[in-house]
Amino acid sequence: MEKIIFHVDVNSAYLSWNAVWDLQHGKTLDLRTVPSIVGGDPESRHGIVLAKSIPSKKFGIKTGETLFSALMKCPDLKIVPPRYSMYLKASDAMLEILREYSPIIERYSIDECFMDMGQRTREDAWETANRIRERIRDELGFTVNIGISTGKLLAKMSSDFQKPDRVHTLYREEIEKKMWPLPVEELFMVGPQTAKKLRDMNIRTIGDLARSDPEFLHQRLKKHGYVIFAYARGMDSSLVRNEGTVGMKGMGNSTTLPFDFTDRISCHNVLLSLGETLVPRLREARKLARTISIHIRTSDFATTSTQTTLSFATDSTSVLMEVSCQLFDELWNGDPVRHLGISFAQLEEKDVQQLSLFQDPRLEKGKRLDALIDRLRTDFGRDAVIRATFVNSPVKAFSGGVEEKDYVFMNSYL
DNA sequence: TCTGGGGTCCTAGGACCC
DNA sequence: TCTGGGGTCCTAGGACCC
Repeated sequence: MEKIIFHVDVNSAYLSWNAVWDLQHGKTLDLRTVPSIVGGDPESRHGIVLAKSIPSKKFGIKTGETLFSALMKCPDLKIVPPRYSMYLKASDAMLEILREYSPIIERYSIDECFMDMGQRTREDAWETANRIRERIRDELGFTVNIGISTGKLLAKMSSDFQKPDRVHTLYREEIEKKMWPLPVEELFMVGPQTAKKLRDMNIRTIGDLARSDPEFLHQRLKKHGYVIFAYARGMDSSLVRNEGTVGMKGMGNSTTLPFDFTDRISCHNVLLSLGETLVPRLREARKLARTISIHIRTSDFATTSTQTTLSFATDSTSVLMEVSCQLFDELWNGDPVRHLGISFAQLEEKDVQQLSLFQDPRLEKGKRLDALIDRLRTDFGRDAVIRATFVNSPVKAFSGGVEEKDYVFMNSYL
């Protein structure tokens, strides 16, 4: 018996969920069986590949590339738009099944979970993983890969082996045979930049990395060098963090504009519309923000940011938006703006708010207004109250975040 | 190659304190 | 006023993850 960890990974998550939803709603084509992708809207410059089917992989289509480029590789490519709120339902349904097998589950992302399966035999782990895999496939209609090991890193690495609808193991003694031959960029935490630096050091496989000198890596890559060296040797002692134990450190909202904006007021309006999505999220999480930062990407794709830390933490829309617009004015040099973002950090719990000598007196009044608007929007829909500035404006009143408008309630089996 | 959006953590330099 | 070291906080940018 030993400690067993599972990593559950939905195969081509967004694409599979779109496919299942379509099948359950009368369509006959299964997107998973043809070259297809989930992609953004090129008209509004959100046109990249978010997820791809396995058949589309044969055309060399990659996540993150432009729809234009994907269509060049495969003119018959079927493109469907994302449905974020439906994905959340599908993810919740999967979690409900997983909870029957372990009380300690870490939701790593919308389509990945770690499960602490406690002490058990390898035979039991194998059978349990296969049972979970089959249940998800049969009850929910989509497939998962499950990776089994004694720690999170190895479990995650093994769920990435052959897909779809598979269970793999990666125990310590299997590392050399199953993981070391892989190209180094397949290791968790080795992205394109690090892979390039490693290649320059003649490190091409995970095995090369595992056999290299950690002090040399540290010299070139700082702390990151030690981290990936340890990962290459399968060393990782992180625990499965149960839900609710992970505090949110920051939250943000950003959007690419449909065309480059060149005037200050339109940019302010975009910031306000981002805030109309972001600040209610902050309040819903019962958090207050102390640090506010704004990000500008210009038409030459250069990104700059600036931030400020207030002497008090707040969830007031008017305070946060006023500061955001001020920061924009300080940062913007007049270049055409392609993308705008706001984010909040240094979040504090609302319930333990400390009174500050420097608290803004406008706060009290604004608080009641914010609460009222939140309630109107809950009761009568998001568009019940919008800022006057957005009436007859080309800028949307809300931007970023989860798109709710085309959500259709899903039936109980997904 | 005409490149989304939401997060986390690390680094490096500077301010400021003792 | 200069020298020095350690600690903490803040800011801007960059790497990674999904």
